[in-house]
Amino acid sequence: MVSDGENEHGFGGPQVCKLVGISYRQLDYWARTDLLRPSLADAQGSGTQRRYSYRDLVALKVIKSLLDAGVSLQTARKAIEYLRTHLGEQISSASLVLNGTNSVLAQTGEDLVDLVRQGQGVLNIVPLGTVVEELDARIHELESARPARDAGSRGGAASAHARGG
Amino acid sequence: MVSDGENEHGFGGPQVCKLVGISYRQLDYWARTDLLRPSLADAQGSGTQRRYSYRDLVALKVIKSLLDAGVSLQTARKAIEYLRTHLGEQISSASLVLNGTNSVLAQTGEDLVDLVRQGQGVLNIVPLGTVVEELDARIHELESARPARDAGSRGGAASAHARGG
DNA sequence: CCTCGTAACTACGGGCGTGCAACTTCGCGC
DNA sequence: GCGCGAAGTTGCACGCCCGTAGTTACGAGG
Repeated sequence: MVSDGENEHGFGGPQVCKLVGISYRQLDYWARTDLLRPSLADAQGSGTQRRYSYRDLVALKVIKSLLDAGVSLQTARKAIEYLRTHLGEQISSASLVLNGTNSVLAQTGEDLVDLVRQGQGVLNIVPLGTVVEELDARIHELESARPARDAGSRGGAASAHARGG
Repeated sequence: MVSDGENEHGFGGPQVCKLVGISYRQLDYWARTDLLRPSLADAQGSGTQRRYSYRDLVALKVIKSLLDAGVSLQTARKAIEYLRTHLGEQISSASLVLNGTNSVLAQTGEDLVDLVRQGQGVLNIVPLGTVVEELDARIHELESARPARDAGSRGGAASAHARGG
């Protein structure tokens, strides 16, 4: 057992599944097919472990949201590719907008409305704030469900959220 | 040959493919799997023909748009199910909005903006006006490319459009 | 009746997972 | 230090969905 070290060393595979709401095989599949690899530590064989960063979680959750909305994995792939290069920006208030071929981050509600008004073709809109909120809620949920063994060293969910936006 | 009777007797299979921009196999598959059957005349065996109405074309084009935007066929299925029961309403100015589980027709730009503002979860937005426009343009295109043999009996694209919205 | 245009049937392939069993590694008690 | 069990990863076989290719069957019209 590795003590569920979710703060200092990221999140482990099975943990991530509960957090994001996907099956382990799915997470595995995504890692194997390069959709999203754990950025802290990739698996190196049977006995090793994957370690996902908080940002990975956000990306993962975005993918999951896309899937739930009926978007194909291939499209999600492109979206995440874009998102990964733009993580670190003001995210909580922004929305990720896909038009099928391109991706854009709409930083303000105004931007978003503009996009919608001129909208040619189909738009897929992902409100990142909501995604991050749900993720953090889930993290707290699972964290408090466990007798926090290291009450001092935390800073996972809440501070991570601050980091995001 | 049935003289391409696209007005009085609807549109034939291969015709439809060119009009909406999909392969015949795809159209065939969609018909077989009940995604969208021709409403004027379904095939009755090898020797017969399918006949699609203008409305079918609109629905088909919506599906195609959804697919191009990366939406899964299953989701498109639900969307079309909804749309078919609501065709006949003011369409050209409306947008079809999917949130993954439900579908809504946003009749005005205002409605749409509202939806986007409160948007929880991912939204897929299909501007029907654009879809209809493109479809009509394509119809005219293909119609004028042929030496209109019955210049008097037309009224397919333009009047059909009027019918739609 | 014969040909042409369509629809139908039978593989076949790729994408996206799922389930199971095997394997590797870790950490613990001894 | 060592065996052991738990946790996590991996390989492989399998299944479903979404088509595609090619071939065959069929009906309508000349």
